[in-house]
Amino acid sequence: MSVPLYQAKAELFRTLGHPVRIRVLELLQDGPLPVRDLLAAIDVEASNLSQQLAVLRRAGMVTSYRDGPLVMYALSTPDVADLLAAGRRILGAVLTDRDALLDELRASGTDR
Amino acid sequence: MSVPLYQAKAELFRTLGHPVRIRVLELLQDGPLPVRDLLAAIDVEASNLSQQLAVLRRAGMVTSYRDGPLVMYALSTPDVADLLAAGRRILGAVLTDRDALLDELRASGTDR
DNA sequence: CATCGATTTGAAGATTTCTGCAAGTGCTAA
DNA sequence: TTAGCACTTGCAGAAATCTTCAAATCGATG
Repeated sequence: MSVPLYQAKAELFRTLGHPVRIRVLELLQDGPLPVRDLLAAIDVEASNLSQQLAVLRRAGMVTSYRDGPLVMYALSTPDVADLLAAGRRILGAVLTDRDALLDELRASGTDR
Repeated sequence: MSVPLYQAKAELFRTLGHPVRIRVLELLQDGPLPVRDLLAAIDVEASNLSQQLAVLRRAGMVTSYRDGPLVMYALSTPDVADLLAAGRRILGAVLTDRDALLDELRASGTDR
């Protein structure tokens, strides 16, 4: 199987591996937003947000265009929203498993 | 909204952001496998594979158990397979968009 | 008990990613 | 054309991640 394929998949996921980038994508699920609004919602420095937007742009997950004085961002494909949804599901599954394990550990005595 | 939630989501995706880890998860989709087999399939050093398996374990995406002389690994939840599938879909969407863009660029003349 | 195959752990150096600051570009309005 | 938002870019230092080597563990076997 093609090695670069795994590389591409890994890069895709790595692109999502940052809290600010995740937030941006979630905010864009409901439609395009100007940087100004993202900035107001996320609590990060403007230059930092811009860097993260550049990462998302390079990965092809968002597109941007200028609207008068504002720069607007939008998801490049609605599939991105699906991926986020899948992520939420897994997170739920993994966290419950983990909690279940924790409970089990607690129940089996304090030591060993 | 809770800040740690975005953190958790980002960590989940970051866990997938490595070619070896992606391959491991894909190989485990069809059922548990011993490290020995993963090693034969992936072409990476044993200690490196072990490090990556540890990352997946800490993230709660796989579980392991010993079977005689071998250590077996398995997906901790089938939801993981869904996430990989979603990733494949997006990758397809993003790459076609990108190719379409490339084609467009090519069609519009060799220079700018 | 000494060893061997299978796997994990620890640690260090190399590489990548993150963050914030200073400076720069693009538009709009006075 | 000067001024002022709205963003982006270039960087440098800090922090996190990767990769590999050497050493340690765990079972099974001679």
